[in-house]
Amino acid sequence: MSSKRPLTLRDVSEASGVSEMTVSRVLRGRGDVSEGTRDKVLAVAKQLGYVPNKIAGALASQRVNLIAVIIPSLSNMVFPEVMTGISDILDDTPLQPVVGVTNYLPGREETVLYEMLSWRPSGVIIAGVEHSDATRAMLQASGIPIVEIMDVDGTPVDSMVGISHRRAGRMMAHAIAAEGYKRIGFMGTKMPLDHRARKRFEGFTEALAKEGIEVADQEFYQGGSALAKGREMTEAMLKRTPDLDFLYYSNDMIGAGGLLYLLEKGINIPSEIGLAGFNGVELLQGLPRQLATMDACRIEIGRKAAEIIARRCSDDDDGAPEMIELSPKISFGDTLKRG
Amino acid sequence: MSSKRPLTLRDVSEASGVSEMTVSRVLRGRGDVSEGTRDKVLAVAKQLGYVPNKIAGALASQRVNLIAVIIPSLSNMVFPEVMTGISDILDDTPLQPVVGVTNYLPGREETVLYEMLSWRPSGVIIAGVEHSDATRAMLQASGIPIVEIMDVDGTPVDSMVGISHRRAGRMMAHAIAAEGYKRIGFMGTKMPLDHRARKRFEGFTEALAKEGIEVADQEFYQGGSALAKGREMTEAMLKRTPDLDFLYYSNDMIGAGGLLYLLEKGINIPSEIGLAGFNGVELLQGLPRQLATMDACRIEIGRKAAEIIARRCSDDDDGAPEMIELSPKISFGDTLKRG
DNA sequence: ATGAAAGCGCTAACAC
DNA sequence: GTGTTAGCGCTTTCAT
Repeated sequence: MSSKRPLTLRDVSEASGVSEMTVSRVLRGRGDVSEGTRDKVLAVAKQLGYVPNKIAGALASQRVNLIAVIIPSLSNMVFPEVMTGISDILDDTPLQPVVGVTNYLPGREETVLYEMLSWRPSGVIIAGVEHSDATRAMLQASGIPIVEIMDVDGTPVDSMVGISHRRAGRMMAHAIAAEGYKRIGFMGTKMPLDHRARKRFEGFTEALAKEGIEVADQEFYQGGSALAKGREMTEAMLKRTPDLDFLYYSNDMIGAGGLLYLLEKGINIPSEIGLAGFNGVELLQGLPRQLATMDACRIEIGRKAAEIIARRCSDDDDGAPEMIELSPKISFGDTLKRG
Repeated sequence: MSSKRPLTLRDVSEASGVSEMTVSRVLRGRGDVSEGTRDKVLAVAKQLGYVPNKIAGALASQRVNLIAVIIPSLSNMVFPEVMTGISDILDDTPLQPVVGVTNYLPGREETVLYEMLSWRPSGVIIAGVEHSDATRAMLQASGIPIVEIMDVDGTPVDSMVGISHRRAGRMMAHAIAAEGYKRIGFMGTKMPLDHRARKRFEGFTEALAKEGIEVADQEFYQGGSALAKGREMTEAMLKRTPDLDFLYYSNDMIGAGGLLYLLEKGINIPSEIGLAGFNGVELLQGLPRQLATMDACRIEIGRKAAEIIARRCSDDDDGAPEMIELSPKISFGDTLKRG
């Protein structure tokens, strides 16, 4: 049943009495092959259950239609969404995404990239713009198109698609200050792990400072269920600093946890306390109140990145790097006063 | 900066004055190489920025240390968790997982598998036991170890690791009936898309029938935000069938939506209405009440599957297929009466 | 429209 | 310890 040796082109060639070369042409739909031989070859290949060996094909043709996609995590719903955008576009090309996960560790990013490059992909899409020197060197030396995604606050190796998280933080700060909130608390992930969250925080505090406001309290977490963490941190923070009138969360999950907690406590939102998160995750739709948030343009980032890669991998390419900054929009929901 | 032609072993060989073969040995840490040449080669390779070509290596050695992992989706948190289990184990081996996503479409499953097999992976881990004939044929003919995961209600091609969803449905039915609930509503995904949800439902209704209970109302959804859907469906169902005293959801996300809705309405849980979901997702930890649920053993399934694959890929393998049925446990939480 | 020869970059197997 | 020789299974190129 399960033959030990996988079938080769040669097997199909012999079984059909057609040269390997012609079989190869048929199977790839290349060049002129008479209808007759075509059908015969196809029939034999199918009957035998032949599966082409891409290893050999890739080596011979020096072409590998794989795009390495390197992301920090799959558990954060942000990245599956980016993948969706990438697949949307690549599905119409011969290119295929292959995912590598770094767990936010620069060391793993390095190994994962090295591993992927050793398969000689046609391009790389990689999250973030901060990488170790070794990683940057490898990207640079690879000679293939690179697109750094999610974040545009930095200098790309090649192309770049994302939003400015610093600006996103500033925008939210302005929206909050404009509504007259003054005593502001911040909750988020431990910074060294997440550059984009850090930049949002920096932009946020910086813009508040210009309005003469300082973040009154802040807390950072790591690991665990984000929803539960949001609940716990919110409780702890309000116990510590009861006069806060706004809570800014670095992601929607902890924001949702905080929202649920405050609703239970019967606290009036947004008049007593306003809330905002970040990401625009689908989850929020089912919450009792719509959390104010900002869309990080995740699917669009995936699409644009894939489009750049597809163009750069095509024959007629000018080879020019592209830089695309998308604009996140605030949605006020029910947790941020308006007007 | 970005040289057009990638470096080859030969380049390293020439630059270091050592034969290609010895360079190859050094880079793979194989055979005896004198300390001196070792260091020299390593230095040169690093300095040049050489990245080995696995395509060529794989073709020559007839060995590809890739494990194809084929799953329906990345958006359903279940699968990233299975991936975590798989990575946990494979990280200690030379094997690497490569993910393919089918979007629950048998047709895509077929293409994805074909594509992956064409890279001649060392093994396949694939979700579910229902596959098209073509898919089964390919798996069979591949001659490599196959592990079907998540579900044990069916006949595997080779090895199998999972839980019995039918039994899981029955267990929940018994737990519910034991507490005296009688008017039971069911909400879940549209069945043809999700065999495991279907089996749980079948086991559930079957076990209830034995207790003389019939499902009083049911509704199925497709697409959209699960949390929001749970909310909407719950509202609609209670409007339609107000005397229900228990709601069984085919996943925790819609269950959570229902829970939030009922809490808002001020309905007493679990005395007025009991609730249960399925999966034991981390998200639930942050909810105001703990939803009753069942752990689907996702990480453990990933681990066990990877262990089987690792063993089967090792030299000393008896080649015997393994079948492992894990036992999901009910957690009653706060939404299912007890005793 | 089809075939023959050469070789992609590496490693297994065997010398030395 | 190190080098040499043959391929791995395809595709490219050029001939017919």
